[in-house]
Amino acid sequence: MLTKIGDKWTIFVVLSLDLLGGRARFSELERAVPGISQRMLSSTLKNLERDGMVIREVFPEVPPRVEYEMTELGRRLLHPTQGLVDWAKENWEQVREAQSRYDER
Amino acid sequence: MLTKIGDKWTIFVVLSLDLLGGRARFSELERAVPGISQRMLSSTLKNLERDGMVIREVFPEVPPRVEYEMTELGRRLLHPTQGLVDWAKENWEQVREAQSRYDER
DNA sequence: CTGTATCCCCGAGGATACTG
DNA sequence: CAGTATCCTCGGGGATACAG
Repeated sequence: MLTKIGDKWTIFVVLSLDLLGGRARFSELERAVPGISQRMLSSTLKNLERDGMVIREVFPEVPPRVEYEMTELGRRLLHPTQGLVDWAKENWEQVREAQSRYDER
Repeated sequence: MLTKIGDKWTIFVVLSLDLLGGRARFSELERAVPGISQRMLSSTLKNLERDGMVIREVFPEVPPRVEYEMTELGRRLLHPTQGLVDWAKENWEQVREAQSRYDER
């Protein structure tokens, strides 16, 4: 469970989707999450959809358009996730210093 | 950074160490974290020590005794981590249901 | 545009045995 | 007791090409 959140991209996708207003199409997310591949974005979204965190909506147009929208359940994940991000921001520097000290020995 | 927390064991070790009063020896942690191997406990603790989250203290006795103590920095990680655990507890059921619905199609 | 299919590599991590 | 050393497997995930 926590392992799912801990995979490489889920947190970034969730946060990006939120930043984009809770709703975005595939290509927007692709641009919003630097470094993610189509393969991993697709896979991550599929998992989020399966877990009920995101709803996938297909518009039968040409060219195709697909939008992803966060559900209430997904939005609830935002707070603990943001807590983690904040923690990282606030303590990153101290961690780096600890690592430097450790590595010098 | 978040990737480190996201690895398989860090969260469990941190939470267990807290449950054990913020200080415990290797074998206590081994028992407190079901399923972890010596190899992974050792490696996880080494990373936590390097990051300044934990202090390793060796007692020159026979048989050897080593104790690990959470630092203030480590303790600060507890809150966001606990937030994640709480989230999981509260929403686990809904996620399972969403998965069932998804898998039926 | 929104994916899927393939191929491939690397490292996380399990099992087991050994050591100071 | 508290690890380290070795071996080995498995799957996450990158790169690239292709498809509807």
